[in-house]
Amino acid sequence: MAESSRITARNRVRADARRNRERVLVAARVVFAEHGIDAPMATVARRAGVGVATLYRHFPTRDALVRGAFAQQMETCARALTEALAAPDPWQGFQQLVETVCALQREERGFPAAFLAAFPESTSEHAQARQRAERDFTTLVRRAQAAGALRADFHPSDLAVVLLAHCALVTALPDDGAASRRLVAYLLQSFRADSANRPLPPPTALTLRSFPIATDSPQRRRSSSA
Amino acid sequence: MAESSRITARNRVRADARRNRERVLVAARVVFAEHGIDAPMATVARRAGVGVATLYRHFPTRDALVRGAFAQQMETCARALTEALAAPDPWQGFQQLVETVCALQREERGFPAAFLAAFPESTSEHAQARQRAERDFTTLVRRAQAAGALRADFHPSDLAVVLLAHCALVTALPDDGAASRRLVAYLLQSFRADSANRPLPPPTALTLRSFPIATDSPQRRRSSSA
DNA sequence: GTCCAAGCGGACGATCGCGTCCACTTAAGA
DNA sequence: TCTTAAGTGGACGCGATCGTCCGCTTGGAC
Repeated sequence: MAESSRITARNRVRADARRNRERVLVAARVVFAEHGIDAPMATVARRAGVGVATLYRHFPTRDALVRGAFAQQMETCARALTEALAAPDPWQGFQQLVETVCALQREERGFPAAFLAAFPESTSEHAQARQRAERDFTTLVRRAQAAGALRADFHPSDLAVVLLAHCALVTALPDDGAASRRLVAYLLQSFRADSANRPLPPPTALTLRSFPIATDSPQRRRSSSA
Repeated sequence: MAESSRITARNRVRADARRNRERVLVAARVVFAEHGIDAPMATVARRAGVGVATLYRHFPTRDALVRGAFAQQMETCARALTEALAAPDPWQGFQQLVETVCALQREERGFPAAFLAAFPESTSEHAQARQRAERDFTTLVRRAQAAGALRADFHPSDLAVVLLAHCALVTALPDDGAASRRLVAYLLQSFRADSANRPLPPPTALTLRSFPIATDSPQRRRSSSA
């Protein structure tokens, strides 16, 4: 208590510094959404209305910036997992989890790449969080399988497959999310033990031609060349 | 006849030029496989043992190089579609087609991105080929649905969804293809009208952590930083 | 109001990829 | 063998991005 309210020598952070840090985070989300996480650092700085040095002081590496920008989304993912575990019906929990994470990837452009980028990190703190997430998800899977709702041969690693594939889809397409919803629905259906035919969301208007990809790799926005 | 065997003024192509062109194509496939299609042109040139100028003369743009390097694979795709149409069982044809294209994407690293990159192109020649491919695939889908094997709500555009998602998967993972096979199997299963539970290929050993992705976008190889 | 260190911004040198230009080499017809 | 134009290679200029350095500004304690 005293610790958090007292202004100590260590605790002094100038108001403008804190404000700038926040501005940078907001700008980063916007810029990453528009140009992908490879966008020049200078662009983020300009957008935030600060100098490059300021940006680099707060976030020494691009990685730190990405992590900072999407910390909130990562938090949401973690919460979704907790809620899924707490759900009375494990299949409901499972389905909800996949859909929540995918929806997040879909809505916050730039997040998908960041989401994936966050995982190889081996900070002891992060490693711990990741291990816990993996353990929890495995528990969820086992429960859903025990309930006879999730197919027995589903493997926890399949989540990685799904998320990676889905990530690419939403990053590559400046879409309303139709493709994403379509893919998720297909996959969730084949994950069900009974694999009943449930209605799918409407098909996308996509043609192969409609990909906004030229020479660039699919992960890149091409807003600059448009 | 005479036209093809006769050496005309227009036809003269020096032997070394032809040889270099071929070397460049081979080098391009190797380099693109290793570093992605964003790899520096100079790297391709060095690998081919030719100068940059030579490379640029044969392929004025990166796009032309990519197209040239993977022309054979595109050809294979086209043939697969033709064969699928000719198959007695339309579902067999459909399945075969998806698996062939995905296998191709899986085996020839760098091809997936190239494959997608090839489509937005609007050369009249290419546009025609593409239109035909779309028409043929739609026919195949209708037949498979009429046979009661493919679910009625499958839409031809779903192919684009599948290929894009799959493309990202194989590009991002320096994998033995387990993830790719897994995804394809899941999807094909949910494409079946009956959605019977058939055995899946074995699960991958993947963890979220195992993605070879740092700050880079998932499409990038990171061999340089390894 | 005064002071000073935390904070700031932008200039700068370094690095990298691109695509062109030009002087040299060589295949191949006569 | 001679000729010549197609073919070649690498140096070069350009532009983008990176990350640092340094002199100026300003919050906030006293």
